[in-house]
Amino acid sequence: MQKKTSFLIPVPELFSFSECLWFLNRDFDDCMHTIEDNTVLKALSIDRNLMVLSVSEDIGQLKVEVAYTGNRAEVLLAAKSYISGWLDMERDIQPFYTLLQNQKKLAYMTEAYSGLRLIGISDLFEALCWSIIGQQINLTFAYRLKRRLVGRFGTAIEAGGKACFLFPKPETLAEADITELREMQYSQKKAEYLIGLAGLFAKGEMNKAVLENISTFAGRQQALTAIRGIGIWTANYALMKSMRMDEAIPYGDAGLLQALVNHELIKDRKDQAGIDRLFRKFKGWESYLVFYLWRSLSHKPV
DNA sequence: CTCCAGGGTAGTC
DNA sequence: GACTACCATGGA
Repeated sequence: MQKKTSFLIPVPELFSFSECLWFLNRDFDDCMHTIEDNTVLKALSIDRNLMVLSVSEDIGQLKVEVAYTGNRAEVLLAAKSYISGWLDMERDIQPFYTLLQNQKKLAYMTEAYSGLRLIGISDLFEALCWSIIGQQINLTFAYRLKRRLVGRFGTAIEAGGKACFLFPKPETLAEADITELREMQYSQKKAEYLIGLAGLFAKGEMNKAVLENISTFAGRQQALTAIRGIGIWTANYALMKSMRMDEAIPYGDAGLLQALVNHELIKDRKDQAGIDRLFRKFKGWESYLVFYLWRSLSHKPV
């Protein structure tokens, strides 16, 4: 990683790097990036180019420094495209803010979380693994499980004295031993789900292109839920975070329901009619609403 | 000790 | 299609 380059990305309207950074850094210990001094470090492997991005803010622009191996032109292109997609920088979110302002109980979000973007997980395999790991356990534990998996099967890359990790490759995880995952405190079922999923990706039976070739939202949901361990919640989570499908709502999500109750938007967790009524008002921005409601679960430090 | 956490599956009716 | 038991494990 001797080679270095850097560039700037102009920041769009209603974009706040510090809000995005805060979400990335909230209360948890995510092993897929490192944050220090208002700078986020992230390792990537794109088309055989290896890179570590260092992203910070510099007077209305994002300053991106890249340490890499590989082709410079390809790295620049890939890095720009990755960050823009990761932080959802090319979307005009004003229409969403207008919808929020029409809701008495949610209008405060346009000020409180102003400029927060839906942080994505570009790698579909990673997004699916992460959502399987997170099923039915608290997030603190889920992040710990992910860290163990990535530490054991992922690739560590040194950057500025800090270790950044690439998520494990499907081929690697497909060969993993269930007992080894059990020792990392994965349940028997989750170990089976993850290794099975890795096998599908390794064989090319599932990947982003496969989903992109399916034209309808429902069709993509079906393709995902056909996989063992992936139910409707996991499918929608991945469609939201990786495929960036605006209409994806992770129904039944414990955090989402909690946030809806907190805001007194529904009577109780079973009030599906109330949930539908609300989301109907956010056509095209459903996933953004979910994301902002998740954001509301972690209160801002003073 | 109990209840819950950013669920899913398999079985039953 | 809806309801139910069961899975598994740490946190509060």
